[in-house]
Amino acid sequence: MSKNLFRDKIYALTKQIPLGKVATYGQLARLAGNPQAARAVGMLMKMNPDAPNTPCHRVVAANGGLTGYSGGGVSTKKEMLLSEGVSFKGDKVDLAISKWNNNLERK
DNA sequence: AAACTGACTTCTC
DNA sequence: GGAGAAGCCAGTT
Repeated sequence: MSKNLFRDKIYALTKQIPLGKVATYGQLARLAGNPQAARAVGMLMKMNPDAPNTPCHRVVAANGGLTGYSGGGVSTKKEMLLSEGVSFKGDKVDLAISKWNNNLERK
């Protein structure tokens, strides 16, 4: 049911994130149609109604830094990403390698 | 219905 | 390069 545009779109995109890669809130917001809705994206991740279906842990900040995580904390999130094969740059994700659609988006 | 909050982004100093 | 401030969106209460 497409009653909630952004919500549905954001969740759909989040589910489409390939394993081993991560997307930024701004990127999902942009794909959803609102590049300024990055905040809303994060909020939806926090809600995460489709928890097992919505890999919110694959969503990171624009600078690659991990942010809160409703599943235990950024620590858990980092471990999960590392477990998925995401490249980390210290305490941040190496967007240069593990960012989703890093070669196409950002026109 | 209105107001506040929030897992963001981007600019400027 | 690091720190601070402003702006925008959607959802929740």
